[in-house]
Amino acid sequence: MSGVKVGGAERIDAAIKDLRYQPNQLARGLRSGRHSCVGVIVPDITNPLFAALVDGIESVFAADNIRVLLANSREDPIHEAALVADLVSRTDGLILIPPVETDPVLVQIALAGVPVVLVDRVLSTGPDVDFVVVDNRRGAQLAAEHLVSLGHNEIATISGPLSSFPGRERHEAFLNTLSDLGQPARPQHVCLSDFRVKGGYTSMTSLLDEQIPPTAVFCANNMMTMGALQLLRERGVAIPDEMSLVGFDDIDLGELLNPPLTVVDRATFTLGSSAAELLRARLAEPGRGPQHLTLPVELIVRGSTATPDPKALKHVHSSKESS
Amino acid sequence: MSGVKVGGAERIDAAIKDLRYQPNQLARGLRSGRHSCVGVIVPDITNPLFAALVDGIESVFAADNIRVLLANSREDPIHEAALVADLVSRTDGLILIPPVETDPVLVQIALAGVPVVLVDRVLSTGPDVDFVVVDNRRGAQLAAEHLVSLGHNEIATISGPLSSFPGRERHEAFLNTLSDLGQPARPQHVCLSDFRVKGGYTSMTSLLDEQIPPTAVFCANNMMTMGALQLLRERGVAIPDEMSLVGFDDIDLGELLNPPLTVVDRATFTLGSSAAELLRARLAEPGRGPQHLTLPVELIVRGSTATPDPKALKHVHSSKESS
DNA sequence: ATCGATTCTGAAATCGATTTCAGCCAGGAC
DNA sequence: GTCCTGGCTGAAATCGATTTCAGAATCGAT
Repeated sequence: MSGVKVGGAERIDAAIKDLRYQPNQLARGLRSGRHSCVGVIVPDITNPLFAALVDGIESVFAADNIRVLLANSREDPIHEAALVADLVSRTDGLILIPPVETDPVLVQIALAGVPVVLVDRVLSTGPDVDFVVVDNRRGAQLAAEHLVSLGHNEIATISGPLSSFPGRERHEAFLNTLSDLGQPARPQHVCLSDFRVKGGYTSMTSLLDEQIPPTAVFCANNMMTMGALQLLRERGVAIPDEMSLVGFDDIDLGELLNPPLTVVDRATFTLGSSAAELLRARLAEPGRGPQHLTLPVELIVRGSTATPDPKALKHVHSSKESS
Repeated sequence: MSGVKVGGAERIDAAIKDLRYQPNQLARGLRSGRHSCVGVIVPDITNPLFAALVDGIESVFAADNIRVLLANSREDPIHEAALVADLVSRTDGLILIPPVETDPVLVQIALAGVPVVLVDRVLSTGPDVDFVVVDNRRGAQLAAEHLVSLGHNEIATISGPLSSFPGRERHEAFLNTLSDLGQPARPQHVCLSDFRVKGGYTSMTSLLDEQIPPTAVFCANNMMTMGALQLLRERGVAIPDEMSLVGFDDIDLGELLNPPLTVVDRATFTLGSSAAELLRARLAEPGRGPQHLTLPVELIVRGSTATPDPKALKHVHSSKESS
């Protein structure tokens, strides 16, 4: 312990510093099987919702000194498969939002025992894995009840793809609630779209061009709401006078829009942090039973919904006929 | 070639399919040194600007079948260093937006010959590397000229940190242009902030509380613009009647806001794709000289800027005194 | 049939760390 | 003084692929 004999450890530390030695994480990971790193795959990096979700995930792992590697599947199952294959080798576990409900690659890696947590969307087949979702049905129900209670009886929906879990849940719950309240939607007022801005835009176009345009529309996600808003602005349709709008998922600046947007909101950051906690727990105890979380939603009533105005409605009709 | 003797290759392919064999990307990368994968580090995943940028990057590498791994440095140089160390081992090259201008880790890896492309921000020290930036000075100049030409003579700026390249460039160019046009900004009207929503919010607060509040404000990035907008909305300040606002970087839905926002815009997607092209070229030819790109900006005049209204100005004063 | 050239095959080296293991040495107990 | 235990050290095995290489097999041409 005296100064005469310098310990090996100190000399190594000094050498590391001197030579600016950076261990190769690949070799380290290959041998030890541990990476101090988790992977996250989102379907659309430009959707602010997923950015907030990732933020929530990072907040958890930052404390553990675990790095988060993010990848974008661009809603493409093929590309996602390549990313999963990559990340499985490089990380200790995965958090992901699968682009499709039947994902053979995911089934396979889940079966192989790779720690996986699903967020927002779940798989319809395959083994039972951890997941965190929100109460999509409740959110759609709140939106429908709100519109009906305002007195609307021509209510439309721009739904997401029925092949996705949230798309189907919101779609069904919205239409069912409408029916239960005695205001079933006309078939022409049911648009099946794709959760994208352009999809919301074109769906709203076709709704406005209907013989009987709706007085209120439910947009099943934030991107489609933005597309719908854009078209309404272009056409000069007044919100909420001529058209009421409820979105699912809040939008950045949603309250600064004219009018501020009525939306079904959910704690996106918490969605991410919950998923991260689930993965962390599974990493610590791989054998535990799968956990399922359903987070609550709430309706935030702002200015984009109102009682339908008969005069305004007529105006929509006349403008259609005069164009 | 006849059916009698089955070639080894086919048998291997069959076995791969049968056993669902997935090669370990780690081992592959370790041995071959090639990863078919590039890393991207952004300072703030929740900033839509960076999401669009990543989208541009992905559009380029998708064609090459090169995966893109994204990481979030959260503006933290320490965390960024860990991410860089990780990604250097795992990828063929890096595209990054450094959180600080003097980044010893970056200098080190650039020196070590790791292919690196900088975007939006550059390093003030270290070796010469590829980078893509926008014409920050020109953008700030356009904003200043626009406000002065409208007749404003109490013009303020909410600038980013001067320790960052775009923060300093925009700040200096804006103030210089103001001086050149004979309308130098009062010292109280120069706010140094942090490129974050909250920073814009508090800066706008202090500007409104000045004895002589400005009639026009330049916000040096999108996040601070959002914060400033939020405060103006809360205080009930009318835009552009009581306050003109020019932002740097467009905002999603910027044209749907009330009023639609006047901004200095840049081709964010192109910023990403250009960086990706630069990295791809360097990967193909590691020895080439460093390339520097400066992309143009343009002023989009929408509704948030107008000629100052003497009546409205007085109203701001009186409201301050009456509160 | 022989030669040369090309392809194919299986074994061994390699990437850069972690992990294991045998061998060595020091200290404490009997 | 001997034996056992514990820690330390350096060498070798390991992770799972790619890459290399020598030797065998195939093919065409003379």
